[in-house]
Amino acid sequence: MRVDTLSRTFAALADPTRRAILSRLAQGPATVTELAAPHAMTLPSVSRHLRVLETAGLVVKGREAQWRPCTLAPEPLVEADEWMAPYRDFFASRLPRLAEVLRDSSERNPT
Amino acid sequence: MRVDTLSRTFAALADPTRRAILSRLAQGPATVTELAAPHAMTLPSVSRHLRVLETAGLVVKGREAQWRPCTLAPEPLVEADEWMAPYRDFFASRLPRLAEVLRDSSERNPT
DNA sequence: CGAGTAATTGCGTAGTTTGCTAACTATGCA
DNA sequence: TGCATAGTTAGCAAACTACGCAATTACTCG
Repeated sequence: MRVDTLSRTFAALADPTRRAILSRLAQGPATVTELAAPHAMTLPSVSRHLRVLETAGLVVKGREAQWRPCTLAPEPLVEADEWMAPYRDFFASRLPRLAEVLRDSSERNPT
Repeated sequence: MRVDTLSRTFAALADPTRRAILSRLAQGPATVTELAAPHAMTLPSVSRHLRVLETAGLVVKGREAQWRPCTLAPEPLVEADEWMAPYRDFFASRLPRLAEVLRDSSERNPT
């Protein structure tokens, strides 16, 4: 079983349904049923996806009567973003050169 | 089986060994054996991790005699970064407010 | 209490991932 | 040709993942 936060975060993001849930939650809290609605999937399945997100710390579930309003939690995404930052710099410095290479090669071998 | 690029990218990132390989490659190309050295794992296992990274498009393997010099490939990480960007904005605008909420709640319910 | 809504849990199935060892391919060099 | 190095493939077991259906919990309201 994976223990470190970063691995759990990325694993949680490695699913289209879960990413869709997160982007929905970025617009505000929602209940499980609301989150499930757009997906061609049973409620239990969505509930489990939510549990993965919750375990990863990406979602926090509240309790209001029989509803569990879900909220987006920033920390793990911030951490993932921080992990990516050095690569962003890396690309920023190399991308112009890459563009140059692509331009040169397209001159020799036009698309 | 997952098909979309983003899912494959995040799945590839969801492993400490693979992330370590990427950060090593950010400093320049390396052979499979060189990449395997720091890890308490057999060479075949590392080779498989590399295949995951290659399938995700994060690593490109060359061919020089009996060596396969591996290079970091930017595109999938750029795409992952682009997926994250809106959340980055989201947090930037909400983090101060979140801090405020946390401060208020700690006044009512001190830790 | 009983009916209805919201959500989770149990269980079975199918497929994937990860690690190992052993065997194999490919290349270089004497 | 024969040996050493670099790396992959095959085969296996254990663990994990994703899904559906059925049952269960938790709560509201009449």
